[in-house]
Amino acid sequence: MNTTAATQAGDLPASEDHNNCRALGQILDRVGDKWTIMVVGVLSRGPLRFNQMMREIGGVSHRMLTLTLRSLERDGLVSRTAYATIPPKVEYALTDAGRSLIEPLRVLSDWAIDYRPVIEKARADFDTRGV
Amino acid sequence: MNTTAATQAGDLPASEDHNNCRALGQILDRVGDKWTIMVVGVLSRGPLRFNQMMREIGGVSHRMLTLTLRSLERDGLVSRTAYATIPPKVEYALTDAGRSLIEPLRVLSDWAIDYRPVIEKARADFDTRGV
DNA sequence: CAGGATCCATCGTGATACTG
DNA sequence: CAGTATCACGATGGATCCTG
Repeated sequence: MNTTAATQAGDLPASEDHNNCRALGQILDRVGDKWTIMVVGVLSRGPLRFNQMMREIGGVSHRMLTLTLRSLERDGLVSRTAYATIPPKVEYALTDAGRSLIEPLRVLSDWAIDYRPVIEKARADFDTRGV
Repeated sequence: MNTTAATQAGDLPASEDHNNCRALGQILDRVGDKWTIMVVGVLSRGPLRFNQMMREIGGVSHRMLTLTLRSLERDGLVSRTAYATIPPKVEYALTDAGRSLIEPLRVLSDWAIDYRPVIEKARADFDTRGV
């Protein structure tokens, strides 16, 4: 992922479009991640505790959920609230910034739902032709 | 991925959402890829040849561009037109499906541009607190 | 010029075990 | 229950060389 600072610094001042593409690329590398989407998805319905989330999402490993949540927390998209009780209880919730991501994601979601059949057909066709 | 309880309460509350999340996750794994975004971005301005694209995007390796384009072609989002001339000439362009992706991507792009400062600040704060 | 094939370093990922 | 640390493996990306 490290595009190396060298690339960034010495790079040509292309069009503005390019900067946008870059920005989008970087942000989307975090936000467009599979588990990130899932997490935002389930949290959009309300706060959840760690293991609840793990069960809800399904298929995510303990480790990846931890990493994803930490990353989201770092980016200020998810808040983490720990209660020093026994047993410990930690609640995760979307922040305002996190909630603002729901809409764009829903747009993309709609697209995905609309075009999934199209894509799957194209894929099948392609593979058939390929054979 | 309904923000609020938009879906009927008594009706498969989680499963539907989950299928959508899954669908979105899968599609986005391809479409949300860094180079995919870049390619759609540059192609949104018009057809391009292979090496042109490589120069335009910048920082993408020969290999990754090939793989990305193949994947996009397979999914029916990009068309590939080869001219049997010498030297060979191959033009890539967005298909209708590919063009339909521009809008959703732009929405996300706008979000990324809006929130990049916020995210970067949150990140800095987080790191500072962490130290 | 387009792009396939190969080699190799790296990183993400899951499984497991351990602490508060 | 929540979270961290370690390890081992497979996937991924980059560089390079080669062909039509």
